[in-house]
Amino acid sequence: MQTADLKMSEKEKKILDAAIGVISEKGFSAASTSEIARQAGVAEGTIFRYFKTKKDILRGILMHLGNVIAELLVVYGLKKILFHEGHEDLRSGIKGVLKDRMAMIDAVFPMLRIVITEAMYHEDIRQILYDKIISRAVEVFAEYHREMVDKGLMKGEIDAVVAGRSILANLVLFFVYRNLFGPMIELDDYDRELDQVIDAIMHGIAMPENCDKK
Amino acid sequence: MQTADLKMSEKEKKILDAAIGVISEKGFSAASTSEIARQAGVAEGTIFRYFKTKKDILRGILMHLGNVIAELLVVYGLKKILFHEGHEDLRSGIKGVLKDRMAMIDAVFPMLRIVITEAMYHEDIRQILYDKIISRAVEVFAEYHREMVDKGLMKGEIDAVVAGRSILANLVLFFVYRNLFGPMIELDDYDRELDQVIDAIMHGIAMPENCDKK
DNA sequence: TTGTTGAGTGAGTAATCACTCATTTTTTGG
DNA sequence: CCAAAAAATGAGTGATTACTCACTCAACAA
Repeated sequence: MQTADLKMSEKEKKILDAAIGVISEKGFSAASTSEIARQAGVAEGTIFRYFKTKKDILRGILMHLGNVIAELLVVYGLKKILFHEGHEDLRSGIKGVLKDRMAMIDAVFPMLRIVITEAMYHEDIRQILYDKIISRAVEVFAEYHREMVDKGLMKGEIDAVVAGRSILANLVLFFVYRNLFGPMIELDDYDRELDQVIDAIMHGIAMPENCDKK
Repeated sequence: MQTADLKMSEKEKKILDAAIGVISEKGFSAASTSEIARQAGVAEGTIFRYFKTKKDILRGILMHLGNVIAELLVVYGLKKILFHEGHEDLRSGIKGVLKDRMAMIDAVFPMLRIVITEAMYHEDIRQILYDKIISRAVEVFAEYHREMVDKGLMKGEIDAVVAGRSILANLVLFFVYRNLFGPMIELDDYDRELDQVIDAIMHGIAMPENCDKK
């Protein structure tokens, strides 16, 4: 995963990339500016020309994730997959999203890990995360949800937020289970498990009680 | 949330409680042993009589969560609620679990935050987490799942792991959304939203396509 | 009383931290 | 080609870190 913001010098990119690598490995507090500098191939002083404080590096990573990735991950990606790729029915739409998002998460995992960790501890980071990514994602999904409800493919009684969260939630835990706890579990076949996850998202884990609408 | 393991001196308990508080506030690396000592009301040297290194304090917290809380949180609680409290039908069973677990998560959130954060970065912590808590939770839920499938209340096609994960996933994101991002969102009515979450878990977010079994 | 023990202490230690700044190197404009 | 400006450097700074250890002192036994 490369950083590639527009107004950014070569050195700044190198520093940010190195920072993402080091911080994602050891956590923000345990990552030292000296190691980031070494990893980036610059002097320690150079870091502080581009980022006034260490915390500003973190903000830089957040902004980067917000600006570049969110655009790719949320707006462009979701819209394209949900609306324009010939997935008319809900199931293949969701399956497309999940598979695509799964690969995405893999690619941006270092950055995500940093942001998620820091968001758990600092309200200001949470606020940026919400403004830059979550609110936009909710917006896009709400549009999709409205459309699906109109088509009679999704339940109107369940709000967009809850529905979207259900998809995200299952996706995240699926990822965590496989990628973080994978080594200590004998894993099921990937596609089979993903199909079950989609079933759970779409139709739930309970037996359908009856067929007449309540 | 008090620590209360059996073989533990008064001082050790105080240190562990203080450590949970401080580490949960600032994260493991940013938490200093000097502050933990101050918070516990002991000398800094005393800490190292009970815990050889700072990382041993973390292990102490993990063990504490594993031994004392996991029993309460997962095994005892789940079994009681799922099997013995007159919730014969699936819906009220799940609702009971969710509400109960929600309050629990609130209570042990400081400890959970520490463990989750460190588990994201360290395989050894993840291994302990899996052995002490996750594997046990999976075991208990699998038993419940089998019973529910036999009764015709839960789908047999969806594995216990996927089903359990779906419940946990929705629960976790519901909690995160409300407790971490709550301040920056105008929140829906709690019970109404919880009902929707349960609906999503039980019957999914898609419209049921047809009524004949495939 | 005297001697022994061990929990508890807190000043001390070397290492490391984020950050600064005087200096050097590179780039730029005429 | 040169001087001015900008960028990059890395030794240096005070603060802080996890951890040590010589010590205190209350409790108990002889």
